Amino acid sequence: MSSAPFDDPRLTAVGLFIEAFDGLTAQLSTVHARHGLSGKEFDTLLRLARSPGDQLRMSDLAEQTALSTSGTTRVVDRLEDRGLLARTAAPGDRRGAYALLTAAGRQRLTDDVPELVATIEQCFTGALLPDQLETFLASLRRLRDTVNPGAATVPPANEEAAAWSS
Amino acid sequence: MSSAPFDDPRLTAVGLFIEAFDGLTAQLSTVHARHGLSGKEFDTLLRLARSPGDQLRMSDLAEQTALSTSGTTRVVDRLEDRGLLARTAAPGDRRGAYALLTAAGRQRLTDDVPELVATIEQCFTGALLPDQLETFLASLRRLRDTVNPGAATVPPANEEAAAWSS
DNA sequence: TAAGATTGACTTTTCAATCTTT
DNA sequence: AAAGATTGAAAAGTCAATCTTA
Repeated sequence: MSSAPFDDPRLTAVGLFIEAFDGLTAQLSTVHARHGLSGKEFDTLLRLARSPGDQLRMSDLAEQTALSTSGTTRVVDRLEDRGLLARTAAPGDRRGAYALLTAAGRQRLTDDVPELVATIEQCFTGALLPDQLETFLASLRRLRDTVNPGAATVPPANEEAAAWSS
Repeated sequence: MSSAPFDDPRLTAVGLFIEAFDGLTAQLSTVHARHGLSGKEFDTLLRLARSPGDQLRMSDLAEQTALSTSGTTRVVDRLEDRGLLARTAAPGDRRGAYALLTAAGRQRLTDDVPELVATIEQCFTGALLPDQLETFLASLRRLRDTVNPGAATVPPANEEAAAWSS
């Protein structure tokens, strides 16, 4: 006999989101583990690889990886110790530091990515029909924009809400 | 000049999933924090409230919360110290232990849930149109079932895959 | 004084080892 | 020996305080 407020479908919806996400990241972690990386470490290296000059300022890296600035310092410490990235000085501002992907770091990504993409295809993108996937990604984009502090304001989902907020 | 394999759309899809999820859980965490709970602690208490007799075996709790068994021991330790749940002996098997929701634990949920549901509505369920939401949840269910080790086998997403696996 | 980054202390989680009961 | 749970040691992350440069 569970009481009503604890069975609210919106709680169940969040629970589903969590289960799907945790399950996916658990699968992806096993791939990263084979290459000696955690998910955050991989994400850090990938962000660098996708940035101009293979580098990113520490504070930008923190924002992109959803880590605190001190958390970023620590991830970068570990990766620098292993030679997968290097710290360089920011030109024109001696306070700043950049993290720069090394050749070894790029190689690590090159080794990891093919297996990772195959796993993503199995567990995620290939588990939905192409149309379903596009719709799903569109909803994710909307949620991300709704939920991210810095994001531009997102228009309401329906006319009622539009009327209220006008 | 970013190289092709690192721009694979499947990597981007996962990145989007991560950003949306991290953003949502960050919002929900601020609600829980107002009630002195973490997300995992809330989840633990809610699972108990939704279980017959307001209790669950430690190992079942571990599975439901996606924590290791030792992680579960520790969360239950903290919540027991605060009087929000109690450990009880498993009848007929002296190895086992149950976690049982206390009145104080139930009250804590009762205080937290209304604010939480309001936030979920703002950031998640209310940010999508009803149809979009239903479709989104259906995809999440499919992903969860695909990705969860124990889940029943999920049929392939399309005919090609069906032909290959037959 | 503020911005950018790091450090110290602490919390939360996991892994491997252990203890008890079956 | 295996199942259920806990414990010690260590990893990874956060917050608040600090250091350096602007």
